Amino acid sequence: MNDKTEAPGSWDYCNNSALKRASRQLGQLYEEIMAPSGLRATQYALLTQIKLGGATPLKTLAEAMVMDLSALGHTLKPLLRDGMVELVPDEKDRRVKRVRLTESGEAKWADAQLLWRDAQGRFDRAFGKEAADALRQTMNLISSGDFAEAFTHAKGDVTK
Amino acid sequence: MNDKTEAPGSWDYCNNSALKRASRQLGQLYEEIMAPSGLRATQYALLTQIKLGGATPLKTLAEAMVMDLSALGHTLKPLLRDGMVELVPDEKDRRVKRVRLTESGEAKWADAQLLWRDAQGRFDRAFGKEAADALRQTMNLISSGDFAEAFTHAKGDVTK
DNA sequence: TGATTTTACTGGCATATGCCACTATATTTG
DNA sequence: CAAATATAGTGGCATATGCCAGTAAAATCA
Repeated sequence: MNDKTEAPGSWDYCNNSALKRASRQLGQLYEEIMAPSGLRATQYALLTQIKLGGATPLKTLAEAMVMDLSALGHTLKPLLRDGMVELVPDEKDRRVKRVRLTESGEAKWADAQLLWRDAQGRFDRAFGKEAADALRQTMNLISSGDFAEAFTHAKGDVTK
Repeated sequence: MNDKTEAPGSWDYCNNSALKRASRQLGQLYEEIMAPSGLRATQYALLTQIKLGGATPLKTLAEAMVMDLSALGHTLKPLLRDGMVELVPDEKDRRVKRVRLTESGEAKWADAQLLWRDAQGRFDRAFGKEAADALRQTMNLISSGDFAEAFTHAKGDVTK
């Protein structure tokens, strides 16, 4: 008799664990659908963001993705290597490099976009479209600088 | 004039991107508070789970964490190296290895737990305790096998 | 019971992320 | 303007995760 009755886990108490676990699960689900495109879910998200923002400075992109600048750099490597994106120096400020989609990148994105719609559609059906909209809003709140601010300034442990 | 007006991003449309981004942000916030303990948030979550479940087979732990078995193995390496946990062979089934906390691990966990309470307290204050409870429930739903089932069997793209 | 299949783990390889140190530019100051 | 400081990226190192190809041991089948 395997404990099908789901023993309690850290995710029942810890907000961070719960979010991470759900993120892994959802990532797997999207990833599985997107696989045929040859793009990882994160890469697709990155391409989408670059497509939306045009030639974007790395710093700006990193902030938008709520990602460390160096992490962004690392994550872009495979995409650069595969010619999906390219870096162009900013003319005004020579410290700045902007990322933009190449033609290959645009094409690949268009392909992947079809698969993404599939995954997104499945989520909306399984979770409910309204609920999904609300979920994204909640996630975006947590991702906001205002929230980080509130978290950081909140007094912590209030046990007892 | 920097576009403070937050241009739209993939997270406004994609559930997965939104969840990942929030997960990165929240991870950073918890991580910053937990840092003094010398444990990463994920490691703390793992220790907590092992503490809750006792000597647990790797497979079982991986499933509970919604994590790939090999990923779990990799993630456990630093904790094994630092003597926080140890592997003990299962007596009945020689294929199985169980993980359990060492004394050091128990002690470290107790330390980290104080910091975790701080982070958790901040979240509850910034986000609202009720809302946090609901959030965890939602995350646990997404992490459930039932949800994966529903997602997988749902027809995807319905772009007409 | 011996061959086949399934199950639990390990190790190698690749991407995802973060921190820190260092370099090249800008910007601010004295 | 020259020196000090701040900003944008890069590269190295470490953890987080996943996939795939073994390996060993248990369960099933013929």
